[in-house]
Amino acid sequence: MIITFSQPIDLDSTFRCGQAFRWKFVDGWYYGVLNGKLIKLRYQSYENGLGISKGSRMLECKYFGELDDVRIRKILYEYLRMDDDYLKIMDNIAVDDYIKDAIERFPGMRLLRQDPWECFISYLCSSISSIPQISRNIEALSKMFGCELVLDGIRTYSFPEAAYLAKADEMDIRKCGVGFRAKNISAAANRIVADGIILDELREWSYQDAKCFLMTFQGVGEKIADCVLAFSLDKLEAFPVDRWIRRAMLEDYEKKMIDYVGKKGRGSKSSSKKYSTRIKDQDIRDFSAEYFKGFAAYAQEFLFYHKRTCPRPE
DNA sequence: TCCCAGGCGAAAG
DNA sequence: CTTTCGCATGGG
Repeated sequence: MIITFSQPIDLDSTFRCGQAFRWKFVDGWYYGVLNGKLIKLRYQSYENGLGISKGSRMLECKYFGELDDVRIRKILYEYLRMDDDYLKIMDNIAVDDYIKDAIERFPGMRLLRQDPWECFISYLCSSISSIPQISRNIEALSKMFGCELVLDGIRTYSFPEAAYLAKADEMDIRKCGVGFRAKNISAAANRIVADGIILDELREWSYQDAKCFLMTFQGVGEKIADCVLAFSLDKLEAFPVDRWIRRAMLEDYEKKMIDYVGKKGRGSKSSSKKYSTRIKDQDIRDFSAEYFKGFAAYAQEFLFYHKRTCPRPE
């Protein structure tokens, strides 16, 4: 089926920028799992077979199961955040040449509205790991504890519900290559089940309340909480600060951040010493939420992928 | 063999 | 309050 959206969508950057870990590119199609079903996507190809129109707003898609076109479109619409006014958000965050470069490099890159539970576990696996390793971890957990899914000869597995991970042996979770993070995964699954926690309900909470709640889980600090909030819980003011983003912000925004911190008057208590120009992660988060006008999550995605794929230091 | 990777939390200064 | 260190695993 063909689905047409009224807003820009670039599949390559959206699926490869590092926010989601399970999209696989095979023979011109992106395969992924949405709502527990396997789906494949590509740009609408022309009848003459002369190729695929990258940047098109028309997607060709095939979904496993008997859902009608309207329902499938709704699933994609929500996942791709087509309810956001993309161009308005780009206007709001394109406030200087650095981020303008990033935006112009990846036109149509969307923030995704992922499943909070899978997103939560994915980023629980992220601490001092690597993106390929996180992908392998999530794939292994799905293969061991999820359900088999097949579409047009491609086989994968759904991400296991909390109940399945809760009753799993921690040693089996460890066999998925997650290392010391296994006990955090197991503890999170058990608590989610025991307390009947529905992570989707955090969408109705304030950013700060939801963040504090997420950080009560073992292994979840500021950064991982912000990732879950930005990539699955609609908190666009979240600005996950990892080592890449910290480096990027210090390289490109140091002066503005120092001005911001100074104006906020944080460095002036017991200030007999000369002003410490040490920028803290919290300063980066606060600055970005304000500077990018509440759309820091989008800005983070562009700056992160831009920095990761453009190692040229000036 | 050594170093690093989307951090976190406990311990020490 | 800030800095330091261990943590499992796998790839380069």
